[in-house]
Amino acid sequence: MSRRILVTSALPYANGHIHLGHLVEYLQTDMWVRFQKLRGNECVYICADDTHGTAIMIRARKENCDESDVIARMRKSHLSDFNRFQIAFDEYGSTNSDENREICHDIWKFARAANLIAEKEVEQLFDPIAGTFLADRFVKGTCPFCKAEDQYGDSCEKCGKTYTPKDLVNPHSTLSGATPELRTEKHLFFQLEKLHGFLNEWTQAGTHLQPSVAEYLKNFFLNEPLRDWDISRPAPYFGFEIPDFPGHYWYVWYDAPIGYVGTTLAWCKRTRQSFESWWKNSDTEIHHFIGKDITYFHTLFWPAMLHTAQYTLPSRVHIHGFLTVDGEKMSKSRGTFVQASTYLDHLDPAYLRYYYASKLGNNTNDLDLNLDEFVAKVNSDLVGKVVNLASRTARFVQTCGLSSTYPEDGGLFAEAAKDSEQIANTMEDGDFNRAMRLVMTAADRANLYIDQQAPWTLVKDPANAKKVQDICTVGLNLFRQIVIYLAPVLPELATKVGELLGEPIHAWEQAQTPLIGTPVNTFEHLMVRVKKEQVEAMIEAGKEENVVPQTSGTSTDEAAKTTANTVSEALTAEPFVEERINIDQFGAVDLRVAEVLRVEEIPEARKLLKLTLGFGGDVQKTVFAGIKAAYTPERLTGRLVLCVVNLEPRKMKFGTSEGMVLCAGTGGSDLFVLSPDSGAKPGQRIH
RNA sequence: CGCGGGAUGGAGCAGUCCGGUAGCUCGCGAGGCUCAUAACCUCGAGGUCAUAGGUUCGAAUCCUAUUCCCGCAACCA
Repeated sequence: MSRRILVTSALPYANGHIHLGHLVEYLQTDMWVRFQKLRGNECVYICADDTHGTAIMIRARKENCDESDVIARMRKSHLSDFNRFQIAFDEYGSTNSDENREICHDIWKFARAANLIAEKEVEQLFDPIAGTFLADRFVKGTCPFCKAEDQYGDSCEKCGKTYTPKDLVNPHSTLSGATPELRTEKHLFFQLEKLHGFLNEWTQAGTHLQPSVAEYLKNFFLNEPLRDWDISRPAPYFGFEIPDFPGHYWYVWYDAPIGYVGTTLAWCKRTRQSFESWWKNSDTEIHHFIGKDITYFHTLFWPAMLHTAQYTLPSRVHIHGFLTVDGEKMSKSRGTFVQASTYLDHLDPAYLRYYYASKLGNNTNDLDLNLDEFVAKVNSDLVGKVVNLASRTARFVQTCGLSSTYPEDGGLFAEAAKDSEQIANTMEDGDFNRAMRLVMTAADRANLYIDQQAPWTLVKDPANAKKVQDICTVGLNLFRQIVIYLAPVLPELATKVGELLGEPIHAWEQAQTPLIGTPVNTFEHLMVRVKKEQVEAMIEAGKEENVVPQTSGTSTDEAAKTTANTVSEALTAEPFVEERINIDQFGAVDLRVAEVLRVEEIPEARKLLKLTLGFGGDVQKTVFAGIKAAYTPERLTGRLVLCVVNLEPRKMKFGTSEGMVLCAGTGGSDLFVLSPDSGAKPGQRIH
């Protein structure tokens, strides 16, 4: 019985390029969709660019063009990346489309009718120069709690406290530098609490969500009244204007998930399908693939909106973790923040498709791209095991083709045919790692068979011709089964093998019947080994592509120059601060030469050393410096260092720190204490 | 006590729900083969399953406590 399945991936934002992290999601979804199609299900894969919001508006302004130009450019880039990674959408739309507007209006009608929309006044910071309201991340200022400077509008990176932008001391707009004004505006709110009962049931019952996700929602959101969701933004805003609230626009997160529906509508129009049969039909399964960061929107607001507007609810929301590279967060300065196009400049997309598949499970764990393992896995599994099967047999049957009846093989083909359902089940569940392991076990059996039969020995005697043909017929059929099972992951390999053996691979069931009596085309390498150097080259390129001129005054020539030497690394990690200060502000910082009198180790402290600094005479200060990893007490004692002496004293776990010792470096063990030239005296001020 | 995930031979992971001889891939050592892209096959070394208690005939698995890592905390997948 064929199922009707609609699948989506989260919509990439039209303000950035696709990178390896995004691909965890798109590749996983694509493999799942291809699997469903191979199984004979009616399956459609929907995605779109997410185009609305402040960020796009700001970018268009900066580049002095229209939002539609930004969107069009990014769309082209996204489509190219997806295409080259063999991610095959049935429809790739845009949230900025007529169809999406239509659905937004439709769902809105229901929300209004259900009396779920409330109007409230909201205080928000307004940039009078840029003429726009400021989202939290566009405001910076001094943390109201710990007085750390240059913190974002929502939380302090230094002390970790959260607050609202209007709490900031000395706030300024990152757009224009202007001091924001506090303005009051009307906003519309979606009263989610009114659907609390429905959401309790929907999230906790059935298999809509992975158990850990359901648990998370229960403990974190559903155990208290659900907050109202602010879904409007006053002009100027790039998005759809709210029909019954002129001058206000839907917040980007309202129309983004609706993009799934709007894009389906566009696809239905193009292919003359019935829209109702996809989004107003309980027989249709809807599967969303998303990252864990947007769980909240897809498991609470989105079902609430669909429920209200009487659309089909998702059958399942598949939530995955993030990508780490060599165990750490992707990092621009380390070069591990690799864009899709950079990867493709150096490596075959099949490698990444397989590698991700071999690591993906039905869980929200982060997936680690271990670069050494990547090389080892691709080479030993794909080249050494799978492709090698064809490589070591095809040549022997180049002229005679496959045997006309399927030979005795000791039950090997039947065994792999029987694996079909188990592999299919693991793929259905999204446990691609298990599926890959099962497939590799089948490849091991096939390699062992060829080893034992040793056709290369038999072939020396022409009397064994038939026997050799039979052995290779078995070998190639076992190989073909494996490639069928791998087809969702490696579509290009499946196509090539279809051509090699004269029959296209198009259905999962083909693994049940051996190919016999067909000619075998000239064998060519189906996949080449990956070299460590290629991966290294990609990482190097990743470092360079992220060196961008940080200040508008930097000419491209200068930027290019700095990429050539090591200075760029430091500058990439920490670009020049754009904001200028005047001489008075600099003068406010009291820098002094100090002598390190004593250094005490604090055994319990992980990072801190306790320094006692002398400024001449009896004047001393105690400073806790986070340099334990880089310096031993012996190396510091007696040295002259530079110290900020008028810094607000800071209470720390082991005492109060009364100043700060100046260091260069990125932290940890990469730290270098600064010293004055010889002749300087403790207590001297630095100008 | 904010929430969640994790800790298993050198590396990455499975096994944990439903206790019963500790498994896979890579790497390492020895041998075999020479058809194959330094590929393939066989054998071997290497783990007190984070720690401490408890339940049990029996615990990686169940219970309790502790330690350490990582992610998230509501417009970065």
